[in-house]
Amino acid sequence: MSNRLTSQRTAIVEALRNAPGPLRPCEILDLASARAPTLGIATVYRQLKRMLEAGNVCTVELGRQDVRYELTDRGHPAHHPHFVCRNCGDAFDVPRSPDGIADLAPPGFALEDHELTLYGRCSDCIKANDPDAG
Amino acid sequence: MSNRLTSQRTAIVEALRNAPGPLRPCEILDLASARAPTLGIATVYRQLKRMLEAGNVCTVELGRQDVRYELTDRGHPAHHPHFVCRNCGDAFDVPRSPDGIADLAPPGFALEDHELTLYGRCSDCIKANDPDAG
DNA sequence: CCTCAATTGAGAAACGAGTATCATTAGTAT
DNA sequence: ATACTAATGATACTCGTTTCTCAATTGAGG
Repeated sequence: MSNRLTSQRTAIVEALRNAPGPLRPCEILDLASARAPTLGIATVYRQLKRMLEAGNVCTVELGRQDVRYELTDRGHPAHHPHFVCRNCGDAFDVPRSPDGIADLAPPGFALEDHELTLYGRCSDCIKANDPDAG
Repeated sequence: MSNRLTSQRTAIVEALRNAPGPLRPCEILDLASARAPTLGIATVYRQLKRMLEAGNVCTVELGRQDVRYELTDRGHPAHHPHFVCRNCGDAFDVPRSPDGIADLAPPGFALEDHELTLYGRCSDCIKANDPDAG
């Protein structure tokens, strides 16, 4: 009854699966619209909410009003770093975090989790030397 | 002519100086109101904007609709990590980042900067075992 | 002290992410 | 194939953050 296999859901999952890193809801809408042309933003949010509750996706908060989503089953540890290109804005997965993070918490503080974001330029933007390549 | 030394500006700077980490605009308003009782939120935003342009403060983006500000001259490297308490929500400075971050960028990518945020419980919340100590 | 422009405070307005509404569409079980 | 109900799409709405407006205030220099 719940979680029917709709073409919209498939399109959203495929968009996330084919991405090099976490996507914004509006990016998901753009990418998934190729497979599901009638897709609307409300459905993107609804599916993401369901997938979050089911544990199929997780959120990556990269800044003010910049929450992105990625599939949890991507072969990376739960809270791996991300690289954000300052030129095109795309986010890319980075496989693992450096050692020593556990030692950084101040004395008496309990570390539960961490988020590491790298900023710079992705290889495509560097190659193109283009102020708007992706 | 520009950047007059007003009591409001002084109160805002003092609030930032006495904080253990970056503050939200509304937190700055609360803290600085002790020194400048008539202070309004618009003035907080205006002063932060001026201080940003002057390079006196920098932003720390900790998530969706959670931008905090801290003085740049605090004895820490420019982009040191922060510890965010999941219980009280306060943010604390962490002196330095672990080694090896420069090696994490994917091949062909140019690393310019990074942001590392630790999540857990601050010592006050742990001591109090209180669901809302700060 | 006086002048003048920068600054302020209160509230309105803009803004953007996310949610709710509701008639319509379309999976799924039988 | 049919019926039932979850899911969808368009859009209005919510809600917190940030900016704008404008009259009143207040530093700073003369």
